[in-house]
Amino acid sequence: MAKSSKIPDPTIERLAQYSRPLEVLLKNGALLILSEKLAELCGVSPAQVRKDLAYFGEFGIRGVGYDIRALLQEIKHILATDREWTLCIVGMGNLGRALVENENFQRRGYNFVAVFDSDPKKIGKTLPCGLTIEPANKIRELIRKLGITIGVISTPPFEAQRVANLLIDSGIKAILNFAPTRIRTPENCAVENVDFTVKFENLVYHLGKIS
Amino acid sequence: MAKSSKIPDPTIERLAQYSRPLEVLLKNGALLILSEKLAELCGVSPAQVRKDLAYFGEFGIRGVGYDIRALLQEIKHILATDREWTLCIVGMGNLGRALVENENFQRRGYNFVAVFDSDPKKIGKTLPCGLTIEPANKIRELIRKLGITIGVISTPPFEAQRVANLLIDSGIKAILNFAPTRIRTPENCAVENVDFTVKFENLVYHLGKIS
DNA sequence: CCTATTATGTGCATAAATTCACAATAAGCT
DNA sequence: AGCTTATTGTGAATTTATGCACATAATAGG
Repeated sequence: MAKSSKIPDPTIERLAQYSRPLEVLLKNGALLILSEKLAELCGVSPAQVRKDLAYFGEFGIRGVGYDIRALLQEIKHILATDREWTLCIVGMGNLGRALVENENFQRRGYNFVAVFDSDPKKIGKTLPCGLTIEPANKIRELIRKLGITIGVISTPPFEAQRVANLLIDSGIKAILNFAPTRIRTPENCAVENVDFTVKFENLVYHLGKIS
Repeated sequence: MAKSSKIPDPTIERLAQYSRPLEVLLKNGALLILSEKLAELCGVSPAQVRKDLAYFGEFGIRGVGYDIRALLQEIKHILATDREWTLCIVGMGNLGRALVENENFQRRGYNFVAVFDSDPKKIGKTLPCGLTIEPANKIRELIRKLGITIGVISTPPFEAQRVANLLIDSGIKAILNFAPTRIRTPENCAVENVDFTVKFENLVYHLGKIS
């Protein structure tokens, strides 16, 4: 069974990546997959795939491969993506709106149930998805009432930490931050920072070395 | 001077992160920063900051710290973000539009000069930023004519690889992919994949361990 | 001009992550 | 049943990345 030793962080990241092609394969009716094939689809080594999975149990059949449906289910269970999660988002700029309307989230069980902004011109407007933009001073109340556990921040950078504090104070246990600034959270609140511009700079660094 | 040994990938990623608080500090009129302070602002160790910088030269003054303006300039030069870059984006859904309008990019010298989509209903429309949505069959022509070096993909996942091939074929040397699928590129074309849903799954994994 | 103080730069030790290489085991075939 | 083939699961070796601890160098103050 599952080993209780500490799981490397990169392993968790990769598990999520493995699930993408597996979903496609399952939909296409494939039944089996080899570590070698999955590795190739995800750009990692076959040994890496096997080791990542082995942290959590023995999901394969030696000499045969992995049952796609069963493997996907195991991964979803490990990642806890086999449940529904309720989220809110703060900051209804272009990015915030794009995130709320993005169907990839709904499809994976991430349900936005409240959206906030502090701009009076935006408050009260109803979005195509059906949600109405609420004022920031209702954050606390709605998080509690709707049992929201995950918060998304898509405000300008200078407001991000303040919003984060408010979310944490209201009982949020995980934050996804799209503002291009690092935010701090206490031990009991997980945070992931997604900074596009950093990705650009990675690219440009490699470009710069060539041209 | 700069050491020619191989630079760790995480170092490049962190250099970009260092530049964020440095820009803010510079704007606020601060002159000096210690590795300890910068480390704290970025959530890494002071030794890490010094080592990262030391890969490229000696930018600090012993006993004193780092001159913020000079350091920022050095980092930008290393990352090649001290030049202007021209980009195009393919896939004008909600996310694509949010990216094009995002002022963080313009401000950092990433200039979108062409946007594409294959949906006839979208083609020909002009966006608030002034660009007109072009049909996919003009990708090759416009990339060459405008000297575009970086391509952004924000199409649905099943189209992403096809679009990538088209971009590569037209001479693009770097791709930022927002579609939740891995795309492949040849050696001479760098690629960064940004998959939000993977980040969600990281968060949820940690949440799942608690509740 | 010398000494005390401070914070960088770096060789070395440690820790983390990846890959290798092979034992273990399941299935198919005779 | 026994033998062959194929692919997983995993301990050990390797590679990569991080942290430590101190030598180095710059400044300030007497």
